[in-house]
Amino acid sequence: MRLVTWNVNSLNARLERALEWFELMQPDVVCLQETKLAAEEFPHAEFAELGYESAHHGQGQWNGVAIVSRVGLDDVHNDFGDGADPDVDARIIWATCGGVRVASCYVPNGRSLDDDHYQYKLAWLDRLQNDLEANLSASDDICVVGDFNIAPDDRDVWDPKGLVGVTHTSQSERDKLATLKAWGLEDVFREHHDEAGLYSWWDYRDGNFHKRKGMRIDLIMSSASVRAATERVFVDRNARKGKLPSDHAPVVADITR
DNA sequence: ATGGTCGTTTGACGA
Repeated sequence: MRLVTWNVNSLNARLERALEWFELMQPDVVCLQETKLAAEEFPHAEFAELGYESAHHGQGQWNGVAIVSRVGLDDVHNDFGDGADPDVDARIIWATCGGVRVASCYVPNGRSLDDDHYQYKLAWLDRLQNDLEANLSASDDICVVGDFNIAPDDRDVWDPKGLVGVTHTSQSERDKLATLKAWGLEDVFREHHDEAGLYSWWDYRDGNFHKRKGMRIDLIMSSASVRAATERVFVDRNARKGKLPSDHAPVVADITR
């Protein structure tokens, strides 16, 4: 199974490139973030023409997450399952694909450490953690993937000395990833690559992509059984090149499932 | 040099 997470930064703006990428890379499960589409606007038919089912939790001009699969798409669930008030945004969708319980997540950005949105980000991650603990076992086949808006450690940012006390690198955010890890979900990319400077997002401004100024914030958090079955993980930088790219590149995992 | 670019949109705001 080839499983992918990709923040497309508007599926409307990216549909042609996304479909071309599907045909080229032949993924089995693709978790999309920032569709920026209302529920009824999702291009299910275009993906169906390529042989994929799709499920979308849409909002409108912001956010929006989806799972596109050609290995089954069962037990779809939008949002959190804790019975509390729905999230104010469309940021998480679950489905079972090829026997793996998959979540596509768009974790809040946080904006700045003194912004209310940062507290929302931390609370959102707590809610994800509670959902896992309530509804799943770490011994299950699980992939919680998406744009986490957190760089796990200093290898994952272009300027670790400059990017201190800001969102994406703060200790409180990294602690949430540590809690996920303690429960049983780990960043599978780091089981296959040790080096610094491998990123998944680059700001559009000032040619940052070409200057190799980015961050690795798109993560595949896998349970132990899936990690053991993962043969390779890579960032497809080619998808960040050329005309009208997303500011994120897809992260791809090949799993013997 | 305190901006720079895209996306949503048609005036800003979010990332």
